[in-house]
Amino acid sequence: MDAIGFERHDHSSCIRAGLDTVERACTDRGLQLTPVRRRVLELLLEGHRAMGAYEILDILRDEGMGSQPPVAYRALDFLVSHGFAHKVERLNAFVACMHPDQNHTPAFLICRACDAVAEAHADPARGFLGQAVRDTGFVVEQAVVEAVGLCPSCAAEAHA
Amino acid sequence: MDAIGFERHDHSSCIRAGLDTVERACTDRGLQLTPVRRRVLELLLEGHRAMGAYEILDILRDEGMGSQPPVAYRALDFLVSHGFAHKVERLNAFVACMHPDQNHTPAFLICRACDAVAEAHADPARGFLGQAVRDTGFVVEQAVVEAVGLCPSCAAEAHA
DNA sequence: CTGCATATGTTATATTATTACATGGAGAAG
DNA sequence: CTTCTCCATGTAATAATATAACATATGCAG
Repeated sequence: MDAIGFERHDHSSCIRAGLDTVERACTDRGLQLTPVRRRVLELLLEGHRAMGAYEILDILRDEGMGSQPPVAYRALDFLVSHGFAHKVERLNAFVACMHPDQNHTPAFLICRACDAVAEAHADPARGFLGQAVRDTGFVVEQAVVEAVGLCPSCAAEAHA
Repeated sequence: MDAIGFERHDHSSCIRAGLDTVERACTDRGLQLTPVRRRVLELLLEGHRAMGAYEILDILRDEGMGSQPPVAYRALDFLVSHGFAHKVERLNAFVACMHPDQNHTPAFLICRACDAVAEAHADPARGFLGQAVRDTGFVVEQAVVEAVGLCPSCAAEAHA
């Protein structure tokens, strides 16, 4: 388990790495990473935060890449459905996935003060859902954890 | 940990029990369980599933209890903010809480075939978020787990 | 009675998301 | 080379979800 999002890091290299990983995954799986899809992913990686569909659409429009909601939603659906991005339901917003090449149950840490979002991941096999779920007979296909609280820097300020 | 939602049970008694519990909690905490709030809770308990705000509003309107969105949203906000109901973000819908008197991290099991929702709960103390989260220094105030899959009866059908 | 806090009623609007249908391009089948 | 089909895109219209802002009650404390 690891978490990326709050600690400092070389941002431009993480954007490149993210794009590279997804490009490779698309080639491997025969998926088309079209210009719009690629640009949307890049925006999410650059933003390094949860972005709304309309926020993305505004940028696409400015860049002449389409101006109607479905353009953004379709690109986002593509990214989400192939695991290259996630939707943070709590915020109705989207984030690039930080480990697009592994199967995982994302856990989002959402700062209620600054809206930063970090992605950790929980291992379903380690039973974070517990015995009770298995007892119900429910077949879990996909799960997300969304936690709201304070990121380290906002928590520090709150103490001040 | 337990889960309520898929197994058969005495429905009318669970509605009564839910209302009773919340009534007591309101008395204890000096909260007003007004007619609208009470009726909305009752609808959620009766429905025993995730219901949309506008679905609830339609019923309230038919019953002459207010016809504009804020009426429903305010009642739902009251219930959610005091832990008597939860919002299932994935569905933009609300469910009555099955254990309104305990602090808990709800885990929703959402059937993608029939939309039934069961509420289990995960124990944050048992570390379902894992060490990584503690390592980030993020202060979790509240968390939910939303799992999508197949409920027992839909899973049985799928096998058939 | 006055003032305050809380809840409700109502209008309008903001935000998020989808439906439906037309257009275009790339590769396979003929 | 053409036609067909699949997939992606463009666009208009609208649906579904949610909130802002302001007016009106109602209960209770001073």
